[in-house]
Amino acid sequence: MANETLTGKDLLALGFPEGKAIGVTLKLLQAHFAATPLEEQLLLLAQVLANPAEYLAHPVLADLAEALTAPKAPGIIPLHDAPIPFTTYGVEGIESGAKRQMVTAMRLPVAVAGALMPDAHQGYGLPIGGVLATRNAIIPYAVGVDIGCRMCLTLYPAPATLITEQRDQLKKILVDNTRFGRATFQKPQEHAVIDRAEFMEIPVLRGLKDRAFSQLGSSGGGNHFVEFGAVTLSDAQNEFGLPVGEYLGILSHSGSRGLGAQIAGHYTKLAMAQTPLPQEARHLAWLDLDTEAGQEYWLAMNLAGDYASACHHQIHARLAQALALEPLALVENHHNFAWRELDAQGREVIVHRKGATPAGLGVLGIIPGSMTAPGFIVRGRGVAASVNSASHGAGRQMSRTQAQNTLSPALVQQHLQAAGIDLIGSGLDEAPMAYKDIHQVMAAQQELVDVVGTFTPKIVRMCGNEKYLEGE
DNA sequence: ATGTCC
Repeated sequence: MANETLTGKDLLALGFPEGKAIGVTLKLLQAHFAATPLEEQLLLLAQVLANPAEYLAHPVLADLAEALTAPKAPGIIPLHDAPIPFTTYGVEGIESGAKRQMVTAMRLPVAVAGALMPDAHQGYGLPIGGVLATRNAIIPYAVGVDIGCRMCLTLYPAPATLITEQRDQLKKILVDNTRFGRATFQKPQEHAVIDRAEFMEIPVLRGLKDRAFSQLGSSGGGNHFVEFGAVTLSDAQNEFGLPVGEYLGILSHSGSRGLGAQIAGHYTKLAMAQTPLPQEARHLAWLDLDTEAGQEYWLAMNLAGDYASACHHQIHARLAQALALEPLALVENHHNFAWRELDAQGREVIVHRKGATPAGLGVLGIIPGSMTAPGFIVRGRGVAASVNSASHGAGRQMSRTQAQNTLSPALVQQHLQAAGIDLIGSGLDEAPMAYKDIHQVMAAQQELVDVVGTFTPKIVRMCGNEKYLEGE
């Protein structure tokens, strides 16, 4: 009978450091211990881990012992031994990889505070759903690859029943006035953000301006969407001065397209060269804000954020014009970004939110659910333990691969039909059942935000074949 | 997330 094999995860659980030792061990186990019972393998590995120096001359285990005892390469900036304590919300629903990444982030010498949101999952460097405050340091991969990925919601002076009454017209309006992924508008609308001086003043941005213009007003791929839905305002004291009740709404989720991705890649490379870190923390490399590179990234990041905002505004403006309606209210927020904020002691810190909604006292934001579950208009309660943050959505419960392998178009179609949702585009990896229950996620963070209202999707457009889920 | 590999 074939022996079970240990995985990298098992080794991490045993206390192995991330990095070379794990790869060495997996190879070694396969070559020499394939027939050894698991318990014996674990016992042996624990012994080597406890006293690697004793195995440096061992005929089989020497490579592992060496990997475990190798002195840190010169110039590598050491992490603190103990992480700064941080609060995790909804800890029972969060995968171990995300927690481990957050612990590593809290060992950075520049870290001063942090928190993990209930929709967290593993990413590059900081987990998605990670919040990290630093002292005078900006970490490109703690902002994320899609700089300024954000939400925008507009409310209209029309009943939400308009959607069921004019479904086909609204579907056409959505298809005609949005572009996703590679598709862009033939004639983008002008916007002041394209004339910003940073495009000329920062060398790396010069080459990014033309494509930024060509992608203006478009949406991204993956989990990005534009949808018509029903807004239910439930808080009579809402900031919009609107009566409680139902409204027609448009909700969009998108980021800074190629512009932000290029900026993120460029400055992450610079950061990794300037602040080399141990293997498990290498993607958390930072730029000192007093350096030229740090200043440049800060300006470029803010430009990408404004660009992402401009794209959302154009999306909503096109749709509003097609509807021949003026919006009554607009709510928007970045959820991949960094801000200068004051900590509880009144000191200035750099707060990175990578898949986290700003939730300072009185700050409005949007936390989307899924295609078949409501999203929430929220008002932050300014809880210090969360570093003034909340989740940026429900979070995945299935990986993209897992969703592709276990779901079928027919199953998703059935689910959408039961919920009364029209879907244009998308792929199986974005199916609603690939996401956690938003109500559980909201319950895990009820102390962080108050609910002002909800947004229930009705007609959803995402990147992909327009005919998908229409009987093809 | 991303002219989905400079």
